[in-house]
Amino acid sequence: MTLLVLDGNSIINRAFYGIKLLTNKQGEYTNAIYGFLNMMNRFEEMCKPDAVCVVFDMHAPTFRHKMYDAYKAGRHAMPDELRSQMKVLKNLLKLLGIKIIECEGWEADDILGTLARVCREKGNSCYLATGDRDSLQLAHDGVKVLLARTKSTDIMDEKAIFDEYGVEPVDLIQVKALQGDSSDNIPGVQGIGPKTALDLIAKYKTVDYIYENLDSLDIKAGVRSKLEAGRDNAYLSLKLGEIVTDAPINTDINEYIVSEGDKQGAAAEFIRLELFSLMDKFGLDANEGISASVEEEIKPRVIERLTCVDADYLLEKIGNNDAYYYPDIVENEIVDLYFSFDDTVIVMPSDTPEFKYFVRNFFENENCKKYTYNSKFSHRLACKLGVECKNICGDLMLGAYLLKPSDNNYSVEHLGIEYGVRQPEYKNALGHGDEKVIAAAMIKPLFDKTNELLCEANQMKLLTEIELPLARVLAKMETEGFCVDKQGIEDFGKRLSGRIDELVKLIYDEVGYEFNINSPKQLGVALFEDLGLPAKKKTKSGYSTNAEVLEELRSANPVVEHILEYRSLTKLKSTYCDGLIKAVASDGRIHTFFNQVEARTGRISSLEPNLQNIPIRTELGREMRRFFVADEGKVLVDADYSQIELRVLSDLANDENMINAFNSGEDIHTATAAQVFNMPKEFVTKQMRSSAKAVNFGIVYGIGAFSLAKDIGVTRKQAQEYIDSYLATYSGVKDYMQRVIELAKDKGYSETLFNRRRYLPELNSSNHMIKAAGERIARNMPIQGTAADIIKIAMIKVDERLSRENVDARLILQVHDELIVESSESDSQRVLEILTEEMENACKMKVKLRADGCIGKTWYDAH
DNA sequence: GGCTTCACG
DNA sequence: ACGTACGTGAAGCCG
Repeated sequence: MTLLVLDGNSIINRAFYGIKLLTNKQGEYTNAIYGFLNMMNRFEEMCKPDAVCVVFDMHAPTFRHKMYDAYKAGRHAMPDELRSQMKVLKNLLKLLGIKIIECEGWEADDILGTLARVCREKGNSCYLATGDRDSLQLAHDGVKVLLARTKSTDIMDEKAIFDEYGVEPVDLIQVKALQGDSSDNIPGVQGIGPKTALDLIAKYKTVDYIYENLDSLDIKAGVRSKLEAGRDNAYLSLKLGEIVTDAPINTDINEYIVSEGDKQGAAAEFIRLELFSLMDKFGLDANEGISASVEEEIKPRVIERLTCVDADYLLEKIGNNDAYYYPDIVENEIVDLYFSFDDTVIVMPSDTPEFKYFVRNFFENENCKKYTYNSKFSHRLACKLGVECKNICGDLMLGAYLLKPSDNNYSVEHLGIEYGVRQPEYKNALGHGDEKVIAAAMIKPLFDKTNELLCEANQMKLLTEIELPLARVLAKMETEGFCVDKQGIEDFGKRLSGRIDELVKLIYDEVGYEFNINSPKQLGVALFEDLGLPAKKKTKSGYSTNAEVLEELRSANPVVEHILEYRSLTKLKSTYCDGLIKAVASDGRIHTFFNQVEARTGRISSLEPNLQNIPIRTELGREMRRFFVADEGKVLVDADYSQIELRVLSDLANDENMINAFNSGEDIHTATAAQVFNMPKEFVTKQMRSSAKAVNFGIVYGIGAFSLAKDIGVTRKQAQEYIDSYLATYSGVKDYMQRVIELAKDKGYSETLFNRRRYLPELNSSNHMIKAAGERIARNMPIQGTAADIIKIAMIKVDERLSRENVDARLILQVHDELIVESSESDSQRVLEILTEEMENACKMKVKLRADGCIGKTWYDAH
């Protein structure tokens, strides 16, 4: 038999400090529970135990001489965020059928030791899972320690321990007697550290032997005198350091065989905690938990699946009623539509001849209100068929995103768990359920829940007036695509390759051998070991070799310059040349995909490929934009907002000073410099303007003096003076920044002008760093988010104007504060007017919005 | 799959 | 005492 014993306090501490704070909707912390159970799972996989138990200490750390890792690291009490999770975890373990051992007056270590001893005596094998190296002394025969490190878990047996320390596990007690352990209040011998202690024990085995033969042993005089002075402490430490093995606990291994537990209770608890991913791992069914936690609905709904064989029948059945449907998507295209009715789901397959006929009639029927999931795909299909998908009134995915923008799984299955909607019962002829049928049947009940919550949160307008119409605009943009000069990119790539080859040769030559320059690890060794350059920064896994570090070493060795150039060229080659060529469709255009539910601030993101990060900051990179072109006979009309985030800030903060600066058309950075440095703007130098610009940026991001100092190359003190002086100038901003954090703490979220929310449990963290990060997010989100809202509105209005005025022009790309329209040459002037006008009038605020536009044949020329 | 680096706003 | 600005996506390395 195999027994797995977990050192509960040690493992939950590792979990708590190793995983960022997580909460459920009620704000209960869950990260330690999540981490603990995942680790427990991993341990079970590693040792396949027949029985499992978890040992906890019984007292608060302040009463004990030894405790958790966190305590050892110098923290004093268990933070509340962790304390609250202890009870919940213990209860959950019980529900999972796992026994807990707590024993008044005995430490977890003692209980571990006792179980280890009994297993050894009875010939059972035993794994002790802990993050604490103290337990290593127990490894012996069938007893092994699973040592949980931050990255991995190591199995420590006698051999592994001997390899690492050079002594047998039990000898670690002797080592500790000499070395001591301040966190354990084990004094050890004053002046003897880990190195000396290990050496001594490796040679002489025991403290006894050392003291009995102290005079005759080959020991340095200094060490010998320390040993002499510390004799009593050494023997005292020997006693303190040995783990007891006779705690009064049940040592029958059969007692700890994992029982059935309370599956329903456990499932309900996982759902309450929103730890859905763990349910699978513990073999729990989501439905079990829901029926236990939501009392309503005792009988499962039963669904029948029908395949549509007559399009007219289905059209008639839908008629002008509200339609709820779920699209099945394969490779970014709708394949089948699943229509849900009371107790049937009717499937309209795309591979039947009537499909297009059906879709045209269904989509174009504006009397029929449509409720669906991921409506952008419906609009894409409509574009493809040259029709419009009219009267979409709900999109479950978009609604769920507004309710919980920090989530990263909006699948119907997850939403069902999240909002307590039970899956209906359904089996097809093959005997297994069809998740699309189930999803379709769940759409309506899910809408009932999410719509109610959206109304409560005052977010219905945001959904119906911004996100829903935007989905249609995005679908059109994706369908349209951006024309590229594929040949041009290929030629550019070849030019880059030529230079890259030269650089590789140079670098190998300068370093003295060949290696993989793309490997930060190998590069680090080459630079900082073989060439002996000074290593400035470290990362988790070695030397940092990023551009900032290399930049400082530029003058130290010519190879650095070559590596920097190599880096920038290979980036251009692989990400942009190779990457973009792969993405050119058969129509010669690149059709990016916009993700409307990713960014937690409300921005949209672009992927496969990402067209929102095409180079511009360096001249060579900017060349890429020459290959983004307008089709024959067309031009690109491009406009971008001027300082939209700062303008938004001045409005949100109602800062008269800043608003006036903007409204009088001044250059904001120069105006800021003039005010901060207290001089007429004619006297503002380039340097001063650039510093002011950095401060303006910093303010938007939630500035710290350290980072600002680094960014503009002044002392930290000086940076702090800039900030203080800035906040004195723009006192409205100062007040606002304080207010917005208070408000976010109060409500639990930060929000934009258009009621977009971002929940911020971090604000209640006891970890200063996490809390500070939360405060920066609280300050930044309303600014970045409101700007995102505004450009979304502009996109909808621009799209509408372009249709209404019947110009030959279409929106093709958005890059956060920039919109690109492809237009016929003849309409381009009118289009430019429309574009800038709609962008500037997207939102009435105290401050005027400004958009600068330009026309060109390529993106390079138009921006 | 996590980490590092680097491209953009 | 510790680490250091907000938001993204892609490529390549490595365990």
